[in-house]
Amino acid sequence: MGKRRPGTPTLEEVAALAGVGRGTVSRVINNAAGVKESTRRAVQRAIAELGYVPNLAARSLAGRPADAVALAITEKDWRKFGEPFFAEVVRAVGDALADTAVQLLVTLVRTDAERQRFVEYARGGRVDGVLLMSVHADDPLPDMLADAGLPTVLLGRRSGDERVTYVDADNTGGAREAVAHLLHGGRRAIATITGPLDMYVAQCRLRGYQEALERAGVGTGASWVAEGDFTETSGRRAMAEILRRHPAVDAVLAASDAMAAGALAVLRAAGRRVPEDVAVIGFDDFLLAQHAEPPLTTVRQPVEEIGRTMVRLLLEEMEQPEVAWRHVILRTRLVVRDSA
Amino acid sequence: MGKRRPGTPTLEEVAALAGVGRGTVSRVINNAAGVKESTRRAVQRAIAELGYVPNLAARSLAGRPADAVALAITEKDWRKFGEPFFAEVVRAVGDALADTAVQLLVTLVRTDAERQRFVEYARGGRVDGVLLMSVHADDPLPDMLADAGLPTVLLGRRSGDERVTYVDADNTGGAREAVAHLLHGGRRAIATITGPLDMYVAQCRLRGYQEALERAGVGTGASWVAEGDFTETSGRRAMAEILRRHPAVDAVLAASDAMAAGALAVLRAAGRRVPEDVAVIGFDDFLLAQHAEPPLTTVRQPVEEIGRTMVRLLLEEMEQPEVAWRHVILRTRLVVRDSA
DNA sequence: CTGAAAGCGCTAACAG
DNA sequence: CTGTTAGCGCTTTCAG
Repeated sequence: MGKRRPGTPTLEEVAALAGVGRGTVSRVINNAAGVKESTRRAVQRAIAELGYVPNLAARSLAGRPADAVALAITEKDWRKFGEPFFAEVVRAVGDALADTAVQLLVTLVRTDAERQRFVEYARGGRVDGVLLMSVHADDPLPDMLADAGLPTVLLGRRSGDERVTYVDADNTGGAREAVAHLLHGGRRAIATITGPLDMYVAQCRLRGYQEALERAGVGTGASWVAEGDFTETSGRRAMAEILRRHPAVDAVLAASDAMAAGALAVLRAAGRRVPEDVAVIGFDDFLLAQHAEPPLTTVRQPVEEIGRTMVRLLLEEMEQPEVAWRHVILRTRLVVRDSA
Repeated sequence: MGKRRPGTPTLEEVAALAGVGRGTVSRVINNAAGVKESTRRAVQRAIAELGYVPNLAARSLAGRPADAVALAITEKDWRKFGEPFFAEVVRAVGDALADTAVQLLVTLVRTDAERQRFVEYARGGRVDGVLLMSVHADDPLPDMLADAGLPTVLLGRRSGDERVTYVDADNTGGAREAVAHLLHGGRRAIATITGPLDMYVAQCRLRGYQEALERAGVGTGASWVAEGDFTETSGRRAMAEILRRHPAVDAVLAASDAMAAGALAVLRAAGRRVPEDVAVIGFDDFLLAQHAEPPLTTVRQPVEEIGRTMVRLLLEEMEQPEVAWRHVILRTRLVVRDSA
């Protein structure tokens, strides 16, 4: 038998106080049409007097949506949570849900145990849908959720033929455009600092870099590529390695803003002038803007639109369970700020 | 009448398949004692076969806890969410809950509408308790939750006589100790960059600064104090102002790590050597450590312990609804890294 | 327009 | 040890 938290009035008590039936109270709190204005008012007075708040468990048991969606951040290395991109996405998604009754719940999924717990939570019916970000290629979570029939939208994808609805930026195109810009500016010794290559987003940005060089007939090779993990520290390490291998490097494409910042610091410490001696292009510029670094050219991702689009797709799937997944790829924008 | 998401088996179907009663299945999934081993196995097989997952709404309606707690971040200015301290706290709380069945839900509460929505969510019975961080002095949320009988624990407090359970660091003592250290090192022209003074934590750190100077009989005044908002940008602005007012400043206590970083940058740009000419002390060192700045002396907050303690207090209040609130104030630690 | 009643899936007490 | 039963609070027909 269920026991109630004391002092939590029920719909039935409201009905009694207002002198109406339970159904009527239900109609009032759900803004259903077809209730006489005077009755509605009486009910509302009773609700206010008792400080009544609907029991959400009962409501969703009775078939109503949970009015909540989860944004799961699946990242073993939790340090990355502090990175501006994550915060920006959370903010963008929050904004997109601001005018709805849907509560956003951000959850961390770091370990297998947490993954398990989260799946039970989500499948248990406490959320109507799930947004996922920072998915690695081997993450089974999206499938677990989608297979359970839960509306699921990914930020980014795990591979070229993702079988779950996702929103992604045109990473290949963005990287290609950036490198084309460097080539156009006369640079020829162009290196790149990639993200973790078990993430598709990192593979795409690397591919864009390679394609641009190939198209221009400029040679490249593994020695011009250094792998990082999106963090500033890894950017420093990678930049140092590139400098060792190619002292004559004259441009660097970093797959993240933080890594660009790291590269910048190492180049300066090595006495290189940026962008005169070496041009640096990163993705986004949260960090650099925050630190008031001199404005660098960047590949800007449409974060606002990513958030809005993810929410739109999720709400649509919640309305009408789609049979097919949908894929949206948003264009990036090269923001040129230095001509050197 | 409730409609089910298709393909979601119920406990009843499991019972039917296993050839037992519903009660028995319930016992098995709740690991209750008193079930014959063979029966248990049969039930588990049925569960696996059907891919059964308990409906959490039904479970909590039947009186079981929701097995979820919310960590609400009440901050109008969402940029701050990206700050390392927030991420660290989220991580610490997550760690403290890692071995439990309790799901952590991080929520943003930025506007009044979001506050309202969150209160309904929490009071609706979807969480067993609430952790709050980044509360400003005039935030009514803690009272709204506590009045509703929801176990609530604050990180920090809104004033000297907070009427809700909280965990705080000894901010006054930490600031006092830091300034005493500076005085001991021979500094006399000591300025401070405070946090937003509508937050008690900022007031305490300012008070500690003032107390230390008074005790030492060193004069001070409003012109040595500049208010920031914990962000790096505000730290820059504040430092510039202090330099203008007191070119001879020889030490600065910044109420946050980010502001210390900002102050550092401005001092260097002004040609000051740190710490030889001017000593800088901040609280924590997430940012500085991340950026591999030269090691500065810092006032370290016990983030891990803060998270652990908050979780412990919350779980205790969930077990046995306390009549009284409890207050825990954790000691900070001065980490001395430069002798200059 | 409104009241009554069935049912959502689960737990816990009570019989056996 | 296990089946049965009575709710938990709400939504939603279905009558009136």
